[in-house]
Amino acid sequence: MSPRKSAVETRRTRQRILDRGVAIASVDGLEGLTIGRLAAEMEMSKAGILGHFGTKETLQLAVIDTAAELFTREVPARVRATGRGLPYLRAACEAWVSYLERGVFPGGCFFTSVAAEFDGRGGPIRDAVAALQTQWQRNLTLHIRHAVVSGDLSADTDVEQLIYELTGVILSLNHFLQLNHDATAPARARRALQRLLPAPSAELSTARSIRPQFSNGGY
Amino acid sequence: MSPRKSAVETRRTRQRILDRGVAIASVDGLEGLTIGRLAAEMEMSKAGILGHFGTKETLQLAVIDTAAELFTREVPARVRATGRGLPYLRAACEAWVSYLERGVFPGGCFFTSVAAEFDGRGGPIRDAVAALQTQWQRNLTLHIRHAVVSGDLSADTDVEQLIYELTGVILSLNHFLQLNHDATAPARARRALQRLLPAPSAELSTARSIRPQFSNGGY
DNA sequence: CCTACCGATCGGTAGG
DNA sequence: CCTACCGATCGGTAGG
Repeated sequence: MSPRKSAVETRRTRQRILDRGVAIASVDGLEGLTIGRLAAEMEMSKAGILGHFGTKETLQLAVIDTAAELFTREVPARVRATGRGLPYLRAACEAWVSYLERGVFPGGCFFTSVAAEFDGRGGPIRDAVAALQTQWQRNLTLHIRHAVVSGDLSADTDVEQLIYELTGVILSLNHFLQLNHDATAPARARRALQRLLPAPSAELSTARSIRPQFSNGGY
Repeated sequence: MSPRKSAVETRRTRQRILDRGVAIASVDGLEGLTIGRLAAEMEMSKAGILGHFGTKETLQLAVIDTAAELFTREVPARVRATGRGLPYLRAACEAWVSYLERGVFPGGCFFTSVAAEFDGRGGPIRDAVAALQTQWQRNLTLHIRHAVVSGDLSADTDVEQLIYELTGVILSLNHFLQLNHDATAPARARRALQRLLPAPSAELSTARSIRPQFSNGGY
C-alpha cells in the first residue's frame, strides 16, 4: 500500500499554492485570484485547492499573511541590525524603496494594490490589510520618536506628518513604477527621503540652525 | 401610435448609466462594474444596458471619460480664473485636496483606484488612464516652469521631482482617507503642499535667502 | 428598450 | 488529492 502524501508534503503544496496566489493577486488583485485560475496554474483540481483552505476568503487571508511574511523578509528583517532612531529609519526606507525597485511582487506593492481594491468595502480582508499597515506605522512611529529624543530629528517634528509624507513618497514610487514604468522614480524617492530624513552628518549643526527658521518646517 | 424614446431621452438614459457606473467603479473597481449589477441597479435588462455601449470594454472606457469630465469640473475648471504659475499651482492643488476631502467619488479617487487595478496589465483601459494622468501632469509641468521663470519657484527647481512629490502628497491623502478614514489627512496634505509650493508672501525674500542653503533643497 | 437564450466561469459540495 | 456535480453569475447574442 503506497503511503498517502505525508503531512510535510501537504504543507509544501499549501505553500506553493500561497506563493502562486501572492503572484497572481499582486498583478490582478485578490478578486482576480480565482480558485479556477489557481487550480489551472497549479495543475490541480479546484477541489484540491479548496481542500487546503475551505473557502476563498480563508485563502485570501492566507495569501495576505504570505505577502506580509515576504515584506517582513525584504524590509524590516534586512535592517534589524541597524540601530534605533534615524539610522533605522533611513535604512528601513532605503530597504522599502529597494523592495519596490527590485519588483519583489510582480504587480508592484501587494499591499497598495489590495488596499486600493478593498478600501471602499468592509470585512476581514480590509481589516487584515489595515492592521498590517497600522503595525508598520507603529514601528516607524517608535523610531521617529527615538530620533527626536536623541536629537537626530528636530524637537518640533510632527510624527504623524512625517509618516504621512514618507507614505506619500512610497506610494508615488509604486505609482510611477507601475503605471509609467518610470526608471527614474527610485532616484526621486531617494531624493525625497533624503530631505525628510537628513543624514546625521558633519553639516548637521548647520542644517539644524536653518531648519527652525522654516515657517513650515518641523521635521 | 405612441412615439418611441426620443434621441434626447436615450442620451439621458445613457448618461444615467454612466453616472451610476462611475459610482460603482470608484468603490468596487472597473471589474466590479458588471453589466448585471448595473442592470439591476438601473432596473433595466442587461441587453438594455449593453445596447448603449456594445461591449463591456466600451462601457468601461465611457465610464472613464465620464469620471474624467467630473474631475475636470471639480479641479481644473474651478481654478481656471487663477493666473499662471505658482498661484495656479497652489489653487489647483487646493482644489485637488478639496475634491478628495469632499468625497466627490464615493470610493475615493477614481483614477487612483483604476490605476492600481490595471497598472499590471496592458490594453486600452490602462492606456486611457495613463493618458489622462500624463495630460494632467503636463498641465502641472507648464505651470511649474512658468513659476520658475517668473521667480516664484527657485531657479534650480527639479520639475519632475516636484511633480513626483505633489503626486505623493495626493496619493497619501487618498490612502489615509480611504483606508483609515483619517479626518486629519486633508490638513496634513495642505501642510505638505504649503512647503512644496510656498506662498508668494511678504516673507518671500527671507524664504528665498534660506532655501538655496539647503543641501537637498531645489524647490 | 424587452425576453429568452448561449457557453464559460464563479465559489463551493458530495462522495470517494 | 480526484471526478462530478450544484446554483449563480459572467459577457454577450438573437429576435423582436
